[in-house]
Amino acid sequence: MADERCTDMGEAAAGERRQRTDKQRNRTHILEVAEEFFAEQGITGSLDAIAKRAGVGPGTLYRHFPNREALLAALLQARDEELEARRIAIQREVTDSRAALTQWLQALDKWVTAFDGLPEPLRAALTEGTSPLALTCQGFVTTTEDFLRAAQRDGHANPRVRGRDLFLSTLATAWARGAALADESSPDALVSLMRTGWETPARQPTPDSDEGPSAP
Amino acid sequence: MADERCTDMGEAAAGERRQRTDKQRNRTHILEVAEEFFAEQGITGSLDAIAKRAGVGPGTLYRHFPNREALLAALLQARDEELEARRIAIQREVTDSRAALTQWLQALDKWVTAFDGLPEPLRAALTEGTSPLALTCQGFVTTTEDFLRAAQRDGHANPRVRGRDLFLSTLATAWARGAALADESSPDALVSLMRTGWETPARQPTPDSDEGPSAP
DNA sequence: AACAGATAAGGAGGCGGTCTCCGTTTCGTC
DNA sequence: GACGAAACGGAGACCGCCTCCTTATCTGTT
Repeated sequence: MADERCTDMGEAAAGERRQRTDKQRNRTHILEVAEEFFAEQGITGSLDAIAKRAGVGPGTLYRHFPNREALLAALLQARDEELEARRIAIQREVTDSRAALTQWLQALDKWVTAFDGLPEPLRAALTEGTSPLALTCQGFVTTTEDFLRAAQRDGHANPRVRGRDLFLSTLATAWARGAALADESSPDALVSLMRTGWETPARQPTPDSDEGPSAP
Repeated sequence: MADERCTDMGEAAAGERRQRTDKQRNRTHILEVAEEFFAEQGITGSLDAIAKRAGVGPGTLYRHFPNREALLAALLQARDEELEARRIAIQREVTDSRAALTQWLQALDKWVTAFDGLPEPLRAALTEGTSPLALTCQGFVTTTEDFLRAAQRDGHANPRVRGRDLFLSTLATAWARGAALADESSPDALVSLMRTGWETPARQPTPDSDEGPSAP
Protein backbone atom coordinates (compact mmCIF):
# COMPACT_ATOMS: atom_id res chain seq x y z
CA MET A 1 0.00 0.00 0.00
CA ALA A 2 2.62 2.46 1.01
CA ASP A 3 5.26 1.78 -1.61
CA GLU A 4 5.09 0.07 -4.93
CA ARG A 5 7.50 -2.79 -4.61
CA CYS A 6 4.49 -5.00 -5.05
CA THR A 7 4.11 -4.11 -8.69
CA ASP A 8 4.82 -7.01 -10.92
CA MET A 9 8.13 -5.98 -12.33
CA GLY A 10 10.52 -3.56 -10.77
CA GLU A 11 9.93 -0.83 -13.30
CA ALA A 12 11.79 2.30 -12.45
CA ALA A 13 9.81 5.53 -12.23
CA ALA A 14 12.05 7.88 -14.18
CA GLY A 15 15.53 7.36 -15.65
CA GLU A 16 16.37 5.30 -12.55
CA ARG A 17 17.93 1.91 -12.83
CA ARG A 18 15.55 -1.00 -12.94
CA GLN A 19 15.22 -3.18 -9.88
CA ARG A 20 17.46 -6.19 -10.16
CA THR A 21 15.66 -9.36 -11.12
CA ASP A 22 17.48 -11.50 -8.59
CA LYS A 23 16.24 -9.24 -5.86
CA GLN A 24 12.67 -9.61 -6.98
CA ARG A 25 13.10 -13.33 -7.34
CA ASN A 26 14.57 -13.69 -3.89
CA ARG A 27 11.83 -11.63 -2.35
CA THR A 28 9.13 -13.71 -3.90
CA HIS A 29 10.80 -16.95 -3.02
CA ILE A 30 11.38 -15.93 0.59
CA LEU A 31 7.72 -15.06 0.86
CA GLU A 32 6.67 -18.42 -0.48
CA VAL A 33 8.91 -20.24 1.93
CA ALA A 34 7.86 -18.09 4.85
CA GLU A 35 4.21 -18.69 4.10
CA GLU A 36 4.75 -22.41 4.18
CA PHE A 37 6.94 -22.20 7.24
CA PHE A 38 4.57 -20.08 9.28
CA ALA A 39 1.69 -22.26 8.26
CA GLU A 40 3.55 -25.26 9.63
CA GLN A 41 5.10 -23.92 12.78
CA GLY A 42 3.24 -20.78 13.63
CA ILE A 43 4.67 -17.31 13.36
CA THR A 44 7.27 -17.73 16.07
CA GLY A 45 9.56 -19.99 14.08
CA SER A 46 13.15 -18.94 13.51
CA LEU A 47 13.75 -16.43 10.74
CA ASP A 48 17.21 -17.77 10.09
CA ALA A 49 15.58 -21.13 9.50
CA ILE A 50 13.37 -19.55 6.87
CA ALA A 51 16.40 -18.02 5.21
CA LYS A 52 18.11 -21.38 5.23
CA ARG A 53 15.12 -23.16 3.79
CA ALA A 54 14.87 -20.51 1.11
CA GLY A 55 18.52 -21.04 0.29
CA VAL A 56 19.61 -17.49 1.03
CA GLY A 57 21.79 -15.99 3.73
CA PRO A 58 20.25 -14.37 6.76
CA GLY A 59 21.50 -11.02 5.57
CA THR A 60 19.40 -11.28 2.45
CA LEU A 61 16.29 -12.06 4.38
CA TYR A 62 16.84 -9.18 6.76
CA ARG A 63 17.54 -6.74 3.98
CA HIS A 64 14.21 -7.53 2.42
CA PHE A 65 12.30 -7.70 5.69
CA PRO A 66 14.04 -5.95 8.56
CA ASN A 67 12.12 -7.88 11.17
CA ARG A 68 9.45 -10.44 11.73
CA GLU A 69 6.65 -7.93 11.57
CA ALA A 70 7.71 -6.67 8.19
CA LEU A 71 7.78 -10.20 6.85
CA LEU A 72 4.40 -10.86 8.34
CA ALA A 73 3.00 -7.69 6.87
CA ALA A 74 4.20 -8.61 3.40
CA LEU A 75 2.76 -12.07 3.81
CA LEU A 76 -0.55 -10.73 4.93
CA GLN A 77 -0.83 -8.29 2.09
CA ALA A 78 -2.28 -10.79 -0.34
CA ARG A 79 -4.85 -11.74 2.25
CA ASP A 80 -5.58 -8.11 2.92
CA GLU A 81 -6.73 -7.86 -0.61
CA GLU A 82 -8.93 -10.91 -0.25
CA LEU A 83 -10.49 -9.44 2.84
CA GLU A 84 -11.03 -6.15 1.11
CA ALA A 85 -12.73 -7.97 -1.72
CA ARG A 86 -14.91 -9.80 0.75
CA ARG A 87 -15.85 -6.49 2.31
CA ILE A 88 -16.98 -5.15 -0.99
CA ALA A 89 -18.89 -8.32 -1.75
CA ILE A 90 -20.71 -8.17 1.55
CA GLN A 91 -21.54 -4.54 1.14
CA ARG A 92 -22.87 -5.24 -2.29
CA GLU A 93 -24.79 -8.45 -1.67
CA VAL A 94 -25.93 -8.49 1.92
CA THR A 95 -28.74 -6.09 2.54
CA ASP A 96 -29.50 -6.96 6.15
CA SER A 97 -27.08 -4.92 8.22
CA ARG A 98 -27.01 -7.41 11.05
CA ALA A 99 -26.09 -10.28 8.78
CA ALA A 100 -23.56 -8.05 7.07
CA LEU A 101 -21.83 -7.24 10.34
CA THR A 102 -21.82 -10.88 11.32
CA GLN A 103 -20.35 -11.95 8.05
CA TRP A 104 -17.73 -9.25 8.18
CA LEU A 105 -16.71 -10.33 11.64
CA GLN A 106 -16.46 -13.89 10.40
CA ALA A 107 -14.23 -12.80 7.56
CA LEU A 108 -12.15 -10.76 9.95
CA ASP A 109 -11.84 -13.69 12.27
CA LYS A 110 -10.63 -15.85 9.46
CA TRP A 111 -8.06 -13.28 8.44
CA VAL A 112 -6.81 -12.95 11.98
CA THR A 113 -6.40 -16.69 12.22
CA ALA A 114 -4.41 -17.00 9.02
CA PHE A 115 -1.38 -18.15 11.02
CA ASP A 116 -0.99 -19.55 14.45
CA GLY A 117 -0.02 -16.83 16.88
CA LEU A 118 -1.00 -13.96 14.64
CA PRO A 119 -3.25 -12.16 17.15
CA GLU A 120 -0.29 -11.31 19.35
CA PRO A 121 1.65 -9.14 16.87
CA LEU A 122 -1.60 -7.64 15.64
CA ARG A 123 -2.43 -6.49 19.11
CA ALA A 124 1.06 -5.14 19.51
CA ALA A 125 0.77 -3.32 16.21
CA LEU A 126 -2.43 -1.74 17.40
CA THR A 127 -0.75 -0.09 20.36
CA GLU A 128 2.66 0.76 19.06
CA GLY A 129 1.60 2.06 15.70
CA THR A 130 5.16 1.83 14.41
CA SER A 131 4.60 -1.59 12.95
CA PRO A 132 3.91 -2.13 9.27
CA LEU A 133 0.86 -4.08 10.42
CA ALA A 134 -0.63 -1.09 12.16
CA LEU A 135 -1.99 0.62 9.10
CA THR A 136 -3.76 -2.46 7.89
CA CYS A 137 -5.31 -3.02 11.28
CA GLN A 138 -6.48 0.53 11.46
CA GLY A 139 -8.17 0.19 8.12
CA PHE A 140 -10.06 -2.87 9.25
CA VAL A 141 -11.13 -1.16 12.42
CA THR A 142 -12.63 1.55 10.30
CA THR A 143 -14.43 -0.94 8.13
CA THR A 144 -15.77 -2.65 11.21
CA GLU A 145 -17.04 0.70 12.35
CA ASP A 146 -18.87 1.17 9.07
CA PHE A 147 -20.65 -2.14 9.32
CA LEU A 148 -21.39 -1.57 12.96
CA ARG A 149 -22.84 1.87 12.39
CA ALA A 150 -25.24 0.47 9.83
CA ALA A 151 -26.35 -2.27 12.17
CA GLN A 152 -26.82 0.23 14.96
CA ARG A 153 -28.85 2.48 12.75
CA ASP A 154 -31.20 -0.44 12.04
CA GLY A 155 -31.47 -1.29 15.69
CA HIS A 156 -29.59 -4.56 15.33
CA ALA A 157 -26.59 -3.69 17.43
CA ASN A 158 -26.05 -2.21 20.82
CA PRO A 159 -25.46 1.52 20.26
CA ARG A 160 -22.87 1.70 23.00
CA VAL A 161 -20.48 -0.73 21.35
CA ARG A 162 -17.65 0.66 19.27
CA GLY A 163 -15.95 -0.68 16.20
CA ARG A 164 -12.56 -0.96 17.81
CA ASP A 165 -14.05 -2.94 20.66
CA LEU A 166 -15.43 -5.39 18.18
CA PHE A 167 -12.10 -5.62 16.42
CA LEU A 168 -10.30 -6.17 19.69
CA SER A 169 -12.86 -8.78 20.66
CA THR A 170 -12.29 -10.63 17.45
CA LEU A 171 -8.58 -10.55 18.12
CA ALA A 172 -9.06 -11.71 21.68
CA THR A 173 -11.38 -14.49 20.65
CA ALA A 174 -8.91 -15.73 18.09
CA TRP A 175 -6.20 -15.55 20.71
CA ALA A 176 -8.25 -17.56 23.15
CA ARG A 177 -8.97 -20.14 20.50
CA GLY A 178 -5.30 -21.03 20.68
CA ALA A 179 -6.06 -22.49 24.08
CA ALA A 180 -9.58 -23.87 23.72
CA LEU A 181 -9.07 -25.65 27.01
CA ALA A 182 -8.57 -28.93 25.19
CA ASP A 183 -12.18 -28.59 24.22
CA GLU A 184 -13.51 -27.84 20.77
CA SER A 185 -16.70 -26.24 21.95
CA SER A 186 -15.05 -23.23 23.59
CA PRO A 187 -14.23 -21.33 20.40
CA ASP A 188 -17.84 -21.23 19.34
CA ALA A 189 -18.87 -20.45 22.87
CA LEU A 190 -16.64 -17.40 22.92
CA VAL A 191 -17.80 -16.16 19.59
CA SER A 192 -21.43 -16.44 20.59
CA LEU A 193 -20.68 -14.84 23.91
CA MET A 194 -19.27 -11.90 22.08
CA ARG A 195 -22.12 -11.86 19.65
CA THR A 196 -24.70 -11.84 22.34
CA GLY A 197 -22.74 -8.93 23.69
CA TRP A 198 -23.14 -6.73 20.67
CA GLU A 199 -26.28 -8.03 19.16
CA THR A 200 -29.14 -7.26 21.48
CA PRO A 201 -29.97 -3.62 21.88
CA ALA A 202 -33.35 -4.37 23.40
CA ARG A 203 -32.57 -4.94 27.03
CA GLN A 204 -31.64 -2.09 29.33
CA PRO A 205 -28.12 -2.74 30.58
CA THR A 206 -27.95 -3.36 34.31
CA PRO A 207 -26.73 -0.24 36.12
CA ASP A 208 -23.07 -0.62 37.04
CA SER A 209 -23.39 0.84 40.49
CA ASP A 210 -25.58 -1.78 42.10
CA GLU A 211 -22.96 -4.43 42.49
CA GLY A 212 -19.63 -2.74 42.77
CA PRO A 213 -17.36 -4.74 45.07
CA SER A 214 -17.04 -3.60 48.64
CA ALA A 215 -13.53 -5.05 48.77
CA PRO A 216 -10.75 -3.07 47.01
CA MET B 1 -0.13 -26.81 47.30
CA ALA B 2 1.58 -29.91 46.04
CA ASP B 3 4.61 -29.87 48.28
CA GLU B 4 5.29 -28.15 51.51
CA ARG B 5 8.16 -25.85 50.78
CA CYS B 6 5.78 -23.05 51.58
CA THR B 7 5.81 -23.87 55.27
CA ASP B 8 7.58 -21.23 57.21
CA MET B 9 10.75 -23.04 58.12
CA GLY B 10 12.16 -25.97 56.31
CA GLU B 11 11.22 -28.45 59.01
CA ALA B 12 11.96 -31.98 57.98
CA ALA B 13 9.14 -34.46 58.09
CA ALA B 14 10.82 -37.41 59.79
CA GLY B 15 14.45 -37.82 60.89
CA GLU B 16 15.44 -36.03 57.68
CA ARG B 17 17.93 -33.22 57.65
CA ARG B 18 16.51 -29.72 57.93
CA GLN B 19 16.44 -27.50 54.88
CA ARG B 20 19.46 -25.23 54.77
CA THR B 21 18.78 -21.72 55.87
CA ASP B 22 20.73 -20.11 53.04
CA LYS B 23 18.53 -21.94 50.58
CA GLN B 24 15.40 -20.60 52.18
CA ARG B 25 16.88 -17.12 52.33
CA ASN B 26 17.86 -17.18 48.69
CA ARG B 27 14.49 -18.43 47.63
CA THR B 28 12.70 -15.67 49.45
CA HIS B 29 15.03 -13.01 48.18
CA ILE B 30 14.76 -14.17 44.59
CA LEU B 31 11.00 -14.03 44.87
CA GLU B 32 11.11 -10.49 46.19
CA VAL B 33 13.36 -9.37 43.40
CA ALA B 34 11.33 -11.19 40.76
CA GLU B 35 8.13 -9.62 41.98
CA GLU B 36 9.63 -6.19 41.64
CA PHE B 37 11.19 -6.98 38.32
CA PHE B 38 8.08 -8.42 36.76
CA ALA B 39 6.05 -5.53 38.07
CA GLU B 40 8.43 -3.16 36.30
CA GLN B 41 9.07 -4.90 33.03
CA GLY B 42 6.31 -7.44 32.63
CA ILE B 43 6.80 -11.14 32.83
CA THR B 44 8.98 -11.47 29.76
CA GLY B 45 12.08 -9.90 31.29
CA SER B 46 15.29 -11.89 31.36
CA LEU B 47 15.59 -14.44 34.15
CA ASP B 48 19.34 -14.07 34.21
CA ALA B 49 18.80 -10.41 34.89
CA ILE B 50 16.68 -11.28 37.89
CA ALA B 51 19.39 -13.57 39.18
CA LYS B 52 21.92 -10.82 38.75
CA ARG B 53 19.78 -8.27 40.50
CA ALA B 54 19.22 -10.73 43.32
CA GLY B 55 22.96 -11.20 43.59
CA VAL B 56 22.94 -14.91 42.86
CA GLY B 57 24.20 -16.98 39.97
CA PRO B 58 21.83 -18.15 37.28
CA GLY B 59 22.28 -21.72 38.45
CA THR B 60 20.85 -20.85 41.81
CA LEU B 61 17.80 -19.29 40.33
CA TYR B 62 17.18 -22.22 38.04
CA ARG B 63 17.61 -24.74 40.84
CA HIS B 64 14.89 -23.03 42.80
CA PHE B 65 12.65 -22.39 39.81
CA PRO B 66 13.39 -24.59 36.83
CA ASN B 67 11.72 -22.22 34.40
CA ARG B 68 9.77 -19.03 34.10
CA GLU B 69 6.46 -20.70 34.78
CA ALA B 70 7.65 -22.18 38.04
CA LEU B 71 8.85 -18.79 39.19
CA LEU B 72 5.58 -17.26 38.15
CA ALA B 73 3.63 -19.92 39.95
CA ALA B 74 5.54 -19.33 43.18
CA LEU B 75 5.02 -15.62 42.80
CA LEU B 76 1.33 -16.06 42.23
CA GLN B 77 0.84 -18.33 45.18
CA ALA B 78 0.40 -15.55 47.69
CA ARG B 79 -2.16 -13.98 45.42
CA ASP B 80 -3.88 -17.31 44.97
CA GLU B 81 -4.55 -17.28 48.65
CA GLU B 82 -5.95 -13.77 48.47
CA LEU B 83 -8.24 -14.80 45.67
CA GLU B 84 -9.35 -17.87 47.55
CA ALA B 85 -10.13 -15.68 50.53
CA ARG B 86 -12.11 -13.37 48.31
CA ARG B 87 -14.07 -16.31 46.99
CA ILE B 88 -15.02 -17.33 50.48
CA ALA B 89 -15.95 -13.79 51.39
CA ILE B 90 -18.19 -13.46 48.36
CA GLN B 91 -19.85 -16.76 48.98
CA ARG B 92 -20.48 -15.75 52.55
CA GLU B 93 -21.58 -12.16 52.10
CA VAL B 94 -23.17 -11.82 48.69
CA THR B 95 -26.55 -13.43 48.52
CA ASP B 96 -27.55 -12.37 45.03
CA SER B 97 -26.06 -14.96 42.72
CA ARG B 98 -25.75 -12.56 39.83
CA ALA B 99 -23.82 -10.02 41.86
CA ALA B 100 -21.72 -12.83 43.28
CA LEU B 101 -20.70 -14.03 39.84
CA THR B 102 -19.93 -10.51 38.74
CA GLN B 103 -17.77 -9.86 41.75
CA TRP B 104 -15.98 -13.14 41.38
CA LEU B 105 -15.21 -12.34 37.76
CA GLN B 106 -13.88 -8.97 38.84
CA ALA B 107 -11.63 -10.61 41.40
CA LEU B 108 -10.47 -13.10 38.81
CA ASP B 109 -9.76 -10.33 36.38
CA LYS B 110 -7.65 -8.56 38.92
CA TRP B 111 -5.70 -11.70 39.68
CA VAL B 112 -5.09 -12.34 36.00
CA THR B 113 -3.78 -8.83 35.59
CA ALA B 114 -1.29 -9.05 38.44
CA PHE B 115 1.58 -8.72 36.00
CA ASP B 116 1.82 -7.48 32.48
CA GLY B 117 1.69 -10.38 30.06
CA LEU B 118 0.34 -12.88 32.53
CA PRO B 119 -2.62 -14.03 30.42
CA GLU B 120 -0.30 -15.62 27.89
CA PRO B 121 1.32 -18.24 30.16
CA LEU B 122 -2.00 -18.82 31.85
CA ARG B 123 -3.59 -19.69 28.58
CA ALA B 124 -0.66 -21.94 27.76
CA ALA B 125 -0.96 -23.62 31.14
CA LEU B 126 -4.59 -24.29 30.43
CA THR B 127 -3.83 -26.29 27.31
CA GLU B 128 -0.62 -28.03 28.19
CA GLY B 129 -1.53 -29.01 31.70
CA THR B 130 2.08 -29.74 32.55
CA SER B 131 2.67 -26.29 33.94
CA PRO B 132 2.68 -25.55 37.65
CA LEU B 133 0.12 -22.89 36.84
CA ALA B 134 -2.30 -25.40 35.43
CA LEU B 135 -3.57 -26.71 38.72
CA THR B 136 -4.33 -23.26 40.04
CA CYS B 137 -6.13 -22.33 36.86
CA GLN B 138 -8.19 -25.46 36.93
CA GLY B 139 -9.25 -24.69 40.46
CA PHE B 140 -10.42 -21.26 39.48
CA VAL B 141 -12.32 -22.62 36.53
CA THR B 142 -14.15 -24.88 38.92
CA THR B 143 -14.94 -22.01 41.23
CA THR B 144 -16.21 -20.01 38.30
CA GLU B 145 -18.43 -22.93 37.44
CA ASP B 146 -19.86 -22.93 40.95
CA PHE B 147 -20.76 -19.26 40.82
CA LEU B 148 -22.11 -19.61 37.35
CA ARG B 149 -24.30 -22.57 38.20
CA ALA B 150 -25.87 -20.63 41.03
CA ALA B 151 -26.55 -17.69 38.77
CA GLN B 152 -28.02 -19.95 36.14
CA ARG B 153 -30.25 -21.63 38.69
CA ASP B 154 -31.66 -18.23 39.60
CA GLY B 155 -32.19 -17.30 36.00
CA HIS B 156 -29.49 -14.62 36.00
CA ALA B 157 -27.14 -16.21 33.55
CA ASN B 158 -27.45 -17.76 30.16
CA PRO B 159 -27.75 -21.51 30.74
CA ARG B 160 -25.70 -22.33 27.66
CA VAL B 161 -22.58 -20.60 28.91
CA ARG B 162 -19.92 -22.68 30.63
CA GLY B 163 -17.53 -21.86 33.41
CA ARG B 164 -14.43 -22.43 31.35
CA ASP B 165 -15.77 -20.12 28.68
CA LEU B 166 -16.12 -17.41 31.25
CA PHE B 167 -12.65 -18.05 32.54
CA LEU B 168 -11.22 -17.95 29.05
CA SER B 169 -13.13 -14.77 28.36
CA THR B 170 -11.67 -13.16 31.41
CA LEU B 171 -8.24 -14.18 30.25
CA ALA B 172 -8.88 -12.91 26.76
CA THR B 173 -10.25 -9.63 28.02
CA ALA B 174 -7.21 -9.10 30.19
CA TRP B 175 -5.02 -9.95 27.25
CA ALA B 176 -6.78 -7.43 25.06
CA ARG B 177 -6.44 -4.82 27.72
CA GLY B 178 -2.71 -4.94 27.07
CA ALA B 179 -3.49 -3.22 23.80
CA ALA B 180 -6.46 -1.02 24.59
CA LEU B 181 -5.95 0.63 21.25
CA ALA B 182 -4.35 3.60 22.95
CA ASP B 183 -7.76 4.23 24.41
CA GLU B 184 -8.77 3.76 28.01
CA SER B 185 -12.41 3.07 27.32
CA SER B 186 -11.87 -0.21 25.49
CA PRO B 187 -11.15 -2.32 28.57
CA ASP B 188 -14.49 -1.51 30.12
CA ALA B 189 -16.16 -1.92 26.80
CA LEU B 190 -14.84 -5.44 26.47
CA VAL B 191 -15.81 -6.39 29.95
CA SER B 192 -19.34 -5.19 29.45
CA LEU B 193 -19.50 -6.85 26.07
CA MET B 194 -18.67 -10.09 27.74
CA ARG B 195 -21.07 -9.46 30.53
CA THR B 196 -23.92 -8.76 28.20
CA GLY B 197 -22.96 -12.07 26.71
CA TRP B 198 -23.46 -14.15 29.78
CA GLU B 199 -25.97 -12.10 31.65
CA THR B 200 -29.23 -12.15 29.76
CA PRO B 201 -30.95 -15.48 29.61
CA ALA B 202 -34.20 -13.97 28.43
CA ARG B 203 -33.72 -13.61 24.69
CA GLN B 204 -33.78 -16.57 22.34
CA PRO B 205 -30.42 -16.68 20.57
CA THR B 206 -30.64 -16.06 16.84
CA PRO B 207 -30.36 -19.33 14.93
CA ASP B 208 -26.88 -19.74 13.49
CA SER B 209 -27.98 -21.03 10.12
CA ASP B 210 -29.69 -17.92 8.79
CA GLU B 211 -26.62 -15.94 7.97
CA GLY B 212 -23.82 -18.32 7.20
CA PRO B 213 -21.42 -16.88 4.65
CA SER B 214 -21.88 -17.91 1.08
CA ALA B 215 -18.18 -17.45 0.42
CA PRO B 216 -15.84 -20.29 1.55
C1' DA C 1 35.52 -27.44 68.49
C1' DA C 2 36.55 -29.81 64.70
C1' DC C 3 35.12 -33.05 61.17
C1' DA C 4 32.67 -35.35 57.44
C1' DG C 5 29.08 -35.64 54.43
C1' DA C 6 25.44 -33.63 52.34
C1' DT C 7 23.69 -29.74 50.10
C1' DA C 8 23.57 -25.62 47.74
C1' DA C 9 25.97 -21.73 45.31
C1' DG C 10 28.38 -19.85 41.43
C1' DG C 11 29.46 -19.07 36.99
C1' DA C 12 31.54 -20.58 32.67
C1' DG C 13 29.77 -22.11 28.64
C1' DG C 14 26.64 -24.63 25.14
C1' DC C 15 22.78 -23.75 22.40
C1' DG C 16 19.79 -21.32 19.51
C1' DG C 17 17.84 -17.07 18.15
C1' DT C 18 18.18 -12.04 16.18
C1' DC C 19 20.43 -9.02 13.53
C1' DT C 20 24.78 -6.50 11.39
C1' DC C 21 28.79 -5.64 8.74
C1' DC C 22 31.72 -6.10 5.07
C1' DG C 23 34.18 -8.65 1.45
C1' DT C 24 32.46 -10.88 -2.69
C1' DT C 25 29.42 -11.77 -6.42
C1' DT C 26 26.02 -10.62 -9.77
C1' DC C 27 23.40 -7.64 -12.57
C1' DG C 28 22.19 -3.78 -15.67
C1' DT C 29 24.18 -0.35 -18.57
C1' DC C 30 27.34 1.73 -21.72
C1' DG D 1 33.37 -6.80 -22.50
C1' DA D 2 33.99 -3.67 -18.69
C1' DC D 3 32.49 -0.76 -15.14
C1' DG D 4 29.91 0.62 -11.14
C1' DA D 5 26.02 -0.01 -8.44
C1' DA D 6 23.24 -3.23 -6.12
C1' DA D 7 22.45 -7.25 -3.80
C1' DC D 8 24.23 -11.48 -1.72
C1' DG D 9 26.30 -14.48 1.86
C1' DG D 10 27.79 -15.76 6.01
C1' DA D 11 30.87 -14.99 9.89
C1' DG D 12 30.14 -13.35 14.15
C1' DA D 13 28.53 -10.07 17.94
C1' DC D 14 25.12 -10.11 21.26
C1' DC D 15 21.53 -11.87 24.16
C1' DG D 16 18.54 -15.04 26.60
C1' DC D 17 17.76 -19.83 28.43
C1' DC D 18 19.46 -23.39 30.79
C1' DT D 19 23.15 -27.10 32.40
C1' DC D 20 27.09 -28.96 34.48
C1' DC D 21 30.81 -29.20 37.34
C1' DT D 22 33.76 -27.10 40.78
C1' DT D 23 33.82 -24.76 44.98
C1' DA D 24 31.84 -23.03 49.16
C1' DT D 25 28.71 -23.51 52.99
C1' DC D 26 25.86 -25.54 56.25
C1' DT D 27 24.27 -29.36 59.57
C1' DG D 28 24.52 -33.05 62.56
C1' DT D 29 27.94 -35.79 64.93
C1' DT D 30 31.97 -37.04 67.68
